[in-house]
Amino acid sequence: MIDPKLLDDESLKTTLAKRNEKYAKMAEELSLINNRWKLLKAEIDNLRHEQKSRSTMMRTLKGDEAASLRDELKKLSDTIKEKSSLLLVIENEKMEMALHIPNIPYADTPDGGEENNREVGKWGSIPEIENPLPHWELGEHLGILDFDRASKMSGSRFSILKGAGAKLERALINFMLDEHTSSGYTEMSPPLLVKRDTMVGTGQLPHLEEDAYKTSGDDPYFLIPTAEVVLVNSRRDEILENSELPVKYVAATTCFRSEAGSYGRDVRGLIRQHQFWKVELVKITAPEESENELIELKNNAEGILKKLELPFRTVMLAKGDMGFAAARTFDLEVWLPSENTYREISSCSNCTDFQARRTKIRYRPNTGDKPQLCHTLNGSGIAVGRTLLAILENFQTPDKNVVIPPVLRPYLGGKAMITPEGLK
RNA sequence: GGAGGAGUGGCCGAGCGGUUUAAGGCGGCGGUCUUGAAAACCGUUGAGCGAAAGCUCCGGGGGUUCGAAUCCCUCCUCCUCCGCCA
Repeated sequence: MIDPKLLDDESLKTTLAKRNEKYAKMAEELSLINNRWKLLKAEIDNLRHEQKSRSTMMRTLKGDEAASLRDELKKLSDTIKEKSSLLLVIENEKMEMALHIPNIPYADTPDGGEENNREVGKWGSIPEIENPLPHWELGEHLGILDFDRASKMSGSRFSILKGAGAKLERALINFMLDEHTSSGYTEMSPPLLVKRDTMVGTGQLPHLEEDAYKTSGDDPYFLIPTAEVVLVNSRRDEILENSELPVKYVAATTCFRSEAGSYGRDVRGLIRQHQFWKVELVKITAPEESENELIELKNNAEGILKKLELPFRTVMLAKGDMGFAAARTFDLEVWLPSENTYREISSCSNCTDFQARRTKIRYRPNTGDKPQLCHTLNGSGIAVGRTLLAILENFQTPDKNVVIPPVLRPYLGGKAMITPEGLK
């Protein structure tokens, strides 16, 4: 949620328009609604004041006097009720509008859409592989990936990892968690099913309703699309001690996404699944620290790719390509030989106070100070399924085996190679 | 799934229709005393909206009433017992 106090700021509207024209209009409307709300609120406050001060007199009055005052106060009370219900309508309208406006991007993020994303870093050398196999062919050849049997049970966009494939996934999760906990992140194992307000808190709802899975019934559970949802919301409605900042969490969880609107895209292989493992990093920081913390978080994510010896590049997203809650985002894109291009494997964002305002996560800069909103950051550290497929493709050998990156070998009983016969 | 009990400020806890403008304690902060500290004593001590006056907030929502922390309905959360269960 954006700061309602900034609603009349022209530069805010200009920046929002760079995401999409419609958001500037929404901000304009919200500002009008907000002013209507303030006026009515003040009016009701005054009426209530009158009601309070006069109703204390009721205690001492008797007989006719009491009866006539009661009649008067009854009218006052009815007026207040009437106006309050109108205020409630406006308030809901205001909330509904506010929840649909995205965060304000930092001014130094590139203008435009995806095509204007700015490359800010590049690492590793692209492997020279003759006729690289796509990971699904390689995986099926090695007997570690099975899409057919998965779709028999669950339909498209599901997979079974088998034997060395399943072990490799587990090794990756453990490796990433070990790396991040040694960088000072606290490991968490959170719920994967959450209530609606939790999804609203981090900004997945209401605008991405159709991409979320939920259980049936009047009070459904939502399946988390990312651990960011739970890691951030876990501190909802809290006032943190300054000494506790920055809060740094890491969790490996399954993530669930319906991928509505991406029909026909990445239908083959592990790239876009309805269910996937992701190691997620979340930070809660003081406002003035968030930009530096974002760089560090991005470096933590990059560290995983470097240790795994996977070539990648880093891009700063343009305003039109950023997620709803983000004010700045770095995407890490790993090299995929079969596609001869870089593909997203991590997205690291500074959400500034956008999620903190929705979730009321605050801190006290010094003892006695007023609480202030924190900044929240999140980033994949990193997507496990995509890492697995990147390893298969980048480390494939001419005889269709896969070399295991050295850093993972301790997690795989010291084995160095995946072959059709298993780990060797 | 069945039967009970409970949710009040940072924490504990009183209040059960109108001096609650939420007692009291603990903790925190400031002070007196002290070489310093402890103890003792005194003072102070939440959040949101608003330019201010003021208004709102006793788990959430709704209702009764001139007036609700207090009465009623409903939902949520936690606890205890029984049943079932990885």
